[in-house]
Amino acid sequence: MPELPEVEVVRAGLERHVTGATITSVAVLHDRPVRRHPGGATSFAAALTGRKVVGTRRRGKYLWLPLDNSDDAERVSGGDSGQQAARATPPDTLPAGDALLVHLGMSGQLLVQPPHAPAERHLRVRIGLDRAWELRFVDQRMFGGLSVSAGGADLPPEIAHIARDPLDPLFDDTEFVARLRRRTAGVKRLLLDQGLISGIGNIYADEALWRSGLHGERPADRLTRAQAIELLRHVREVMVEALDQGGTSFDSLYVNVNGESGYFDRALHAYGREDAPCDRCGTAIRRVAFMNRSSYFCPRCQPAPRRRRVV
DNA sequence: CGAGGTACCTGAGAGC
DNA sequence: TGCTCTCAGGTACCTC
Repeated sequence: MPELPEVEVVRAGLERHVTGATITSVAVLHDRPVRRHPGGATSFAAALTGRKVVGTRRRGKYLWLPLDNSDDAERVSGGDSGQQAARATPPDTLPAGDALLVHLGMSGQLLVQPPHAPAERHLRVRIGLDRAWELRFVDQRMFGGLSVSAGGADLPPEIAHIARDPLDPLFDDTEFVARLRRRTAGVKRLLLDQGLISGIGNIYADEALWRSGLHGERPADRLTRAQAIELLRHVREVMVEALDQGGTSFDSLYVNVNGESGYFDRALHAYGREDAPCDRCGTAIRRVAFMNRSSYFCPRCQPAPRRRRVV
């Protein structure tokens, strides 16, 4: 389940192995992963073929590969008439470059493989490159997906609503703390709100809350400023630790997001530890249902909030 | 606008 | 053995 650190490890791997490569072929083996691309698989393949990958970018759990603006390639538009839109663009306003936008969802992987390597069980999209390897999108559950974003090189408009992530140098701590403390929802729900802060998933939310001694259902507007700042600090701490562990196992061509990333080896204090003793106080970790998933917490270190008084 | 709920999707594993 | 059920969860979309 890739969260920010895993996606960043993938981005770094792609930066090394894919930047500068030209896409020579695209094979979409399942429609669902390209469902967000207007025009579907055929349009997706046409929009990519012949384009050159000129970089790698990430915001939260999204990553995108800016493409060159080669005139040979079919220009992408927001709608279904790409060529007309391209010609309608005034010549003095060169459109921002397009980008291949990627979300790994729950089980997505981007692999760099030799073309002759056997197909993975859940191989969905193959992207041939003018290299000794190709890019593969493998995704069992297909919550993830790929699309070509028109003019999305700098920031794809499809993800304009996604907030900056806490490792972004332009992330505004003060603004985040203020916005968080204006909300009445439980603090875990808000950590998972990608429009408020991006990159955090269920696992890192639980870990950051455990480190902060905060229960996930604590209303955000009941946090002190100091508590909110401390929570943000712990979010960053958990992510950086994960990044440090994941970053070392990616020397090979194999760019992975599950297993080898060190993700599951990492010492987790709360997530997945139901009934195990809390590493701080020894109390049994509890699991409760939350938003169609699970929350893990120490009932002693992270006491449940009292019910808000009905006014 | 915010809060909170649900559909989407597949396969592993449990229980019978 | 084979069936059914539950669970994993990020995001878009829905209602209130």
